[in-house]
Amino acid sequence: MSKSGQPLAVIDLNADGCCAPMAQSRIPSEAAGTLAQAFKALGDPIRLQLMSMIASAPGGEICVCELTPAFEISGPTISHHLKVLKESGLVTAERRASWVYYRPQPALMRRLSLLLDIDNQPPA
Amino acid sequence: MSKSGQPLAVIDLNADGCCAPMAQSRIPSEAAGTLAQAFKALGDPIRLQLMSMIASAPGGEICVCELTPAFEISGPTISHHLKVLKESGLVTAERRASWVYYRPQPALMRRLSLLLDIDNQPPA
DNA sequence: AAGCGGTTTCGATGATTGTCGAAACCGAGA
DNA sequence: TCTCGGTTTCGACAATCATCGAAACCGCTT
Repeated sequence: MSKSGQPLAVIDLNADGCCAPMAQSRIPSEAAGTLAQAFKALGDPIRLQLMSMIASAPGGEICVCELTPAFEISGPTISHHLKVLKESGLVTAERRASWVYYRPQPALMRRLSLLLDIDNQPPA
Repeated sequence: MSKSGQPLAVIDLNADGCCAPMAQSRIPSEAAGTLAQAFKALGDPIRLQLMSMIASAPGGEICVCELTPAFEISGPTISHHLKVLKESGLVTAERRASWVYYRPQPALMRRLSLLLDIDNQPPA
């Protein structure tokens, strides 16, 4: 892609018929709902930090038991925010023994990133 | 570029000390508020479509009079959503005669895009 | 100056959200 | 089977939000 200097020959439209940079074309209303839900999930300071901790976790996953003490809000509230992230499709959760581990979902992160990528110009 | 001699090839940290991909490092809590506000602004289907219409406008700007009839909600509500986008820093507005034109703010769009860019790996 | 069309502000209202404590759930040991 | 620590769900509440119609504002044009 543009960042690596290698042109992504064709914008890879997905099922919703949408993931081209928004600077190139208007987002179809059918796709706007799903995409807005993901952005909304990132639209809270706590959730944004949670997402960044999950995305940057060494090993690709992180335990709730490591997330909770990193904030000054209650456990149930952290759990609520993680649920919002999960329902938006940005993360997945897996229980192992007593602990639950969260991992990022790179596909959706890429899609949002590309959507905002104003430097990715349309083919000349 | 970077003030120190460290060869930050790609990542250009800004005043908040933050815009590296979230897959690389946790977002500082001081920056989370501002960034979350921008994501929140995009977290509504109407606003996301408005943003995409502004970002993809030929000539780099678009008139409110062209945005309003594209939706089935009232003028005041469109105006409200545009205000939210403006206050988040994603767009700017300029009045010329009776019409108001909105333009995207590429810097913030780039920052958000980079934040989500999971493929941008840290320097080896 | 008076009217007009485009846009924003104001005030109100129903819906959604972030937060908490209490309670329930779930695996692992004892 | 009983308890225990980690996690989620439930129920409640104050705060924020999306939306509307009415009113105000702002430049033209007459």
